[in-house]
Amino acid sequence: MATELFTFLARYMTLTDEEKRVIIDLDIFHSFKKGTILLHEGECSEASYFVMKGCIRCYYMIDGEEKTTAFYTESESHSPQCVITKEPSKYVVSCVEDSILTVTTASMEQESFEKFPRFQTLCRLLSEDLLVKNQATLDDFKISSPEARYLNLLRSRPDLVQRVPQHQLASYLGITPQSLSRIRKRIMDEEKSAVKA
Amino acid sequence: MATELFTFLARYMTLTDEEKRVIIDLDIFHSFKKGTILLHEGECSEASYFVMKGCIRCYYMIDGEEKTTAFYTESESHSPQCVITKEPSKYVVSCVEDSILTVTTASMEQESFEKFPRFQTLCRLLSEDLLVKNQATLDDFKISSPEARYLNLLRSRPDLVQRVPQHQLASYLGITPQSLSRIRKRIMDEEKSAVKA
DNA sequence: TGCATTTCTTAACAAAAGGTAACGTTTTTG
DNA sequence: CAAAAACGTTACCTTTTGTTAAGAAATGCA
Repeated sequence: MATELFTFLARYMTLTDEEKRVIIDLDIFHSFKKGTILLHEGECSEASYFVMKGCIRCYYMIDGEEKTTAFYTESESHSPQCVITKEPSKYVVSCVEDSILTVTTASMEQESFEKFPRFQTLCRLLSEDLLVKNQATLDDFKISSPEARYLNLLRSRPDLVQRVPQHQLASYLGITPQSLSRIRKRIMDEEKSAVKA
Repeated sequence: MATELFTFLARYMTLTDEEKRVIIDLDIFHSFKKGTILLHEGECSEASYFVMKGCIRCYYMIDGEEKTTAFYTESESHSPQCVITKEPSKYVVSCVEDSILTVTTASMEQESFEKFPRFQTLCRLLSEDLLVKNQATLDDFKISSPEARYLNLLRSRPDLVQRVPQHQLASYLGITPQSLSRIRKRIMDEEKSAVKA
């Protein structure tokens, strides 16, 4: 069951069987139905998530509209802002699909650091990696047009374009659903002309 | 001399005099002239930076144009992508002003972790914090218009708008210098009307 | 100081994105 | 199963941004 998690962690360090056992014994694997809200706006939860299977989404409610800013799918993890800052969450986290997630808290982390100091190294490496990825995404956002960002997403996360509603993808790309629809049409038309020529 | 650094680190943990001494003995404080390039495109440096005084900038060279994506000023730090990924850097890091920086390498970090395990906790906390800040910046980018982003920057980093060339600020905001110029004019005009009314 | 470069602004036009609304389709759900 | 809600696309018009170009202002350097 925990294969996805241990394969992921192996990117950073090889865990002993004992260490794996400690993780499994934490009883952190949980199933959630599509639409389940994991974190409400204003809530100050302690839970962080790792996606074993499924997809979770972060969105802000702005003037009654959902503004989606992040998706996490298989082998991706997310520590909500409020877990780090201890302030009420500005955004909502919900399940886009039926999902199996690991749910961990800061205190569980702390305990595991004391039992196995290497876990802290693991967390540091993971955190540094996520920061670099996030920075690269932000950079890309600044230097690319909406169309370029969509094309880039098609290359880098083709599954996402399939499994997620278009209007959620749109705000994830920083545009309106109508704009995304136009961009898709534009690309299709250009492909058609390209094939002809 | 190291006051700025220790004030910053105190946000995360109180260091003992001995620990501070270890840091000072690393001899990590260096001065750089305005325009100095700290990291070239394609280079695979090991150095991370903390700004004691001055300002450094990250930019990509795209079609012969500089696309600025980040500024770091007093008490901000930056680990270039290449330090984490060990791959050639896709961007340049240079000094916008004469600057005093701390320059540290992964191996220096490693050594300090061994002498003082608490340093690793410090780095983990710092990294988690940076990730949350970066995520918030990215979210804000997705849900805000260029004008809203500029107004937001005026509030959150008013110094930056003063000390940095407009055309560098523009790409930092994800727009062209001409667009930024128009936005500034628009805001000025609106302020004038507001005062009249 | 004076010349060259860089920087900032403005203008005019083209391209793209936002807002509003309508319409057909799909998905939920009672 | 049928009504309701949600979703994706298209159209029209407005607003904003990109592009190209030019000129004024500031800056750097010899």
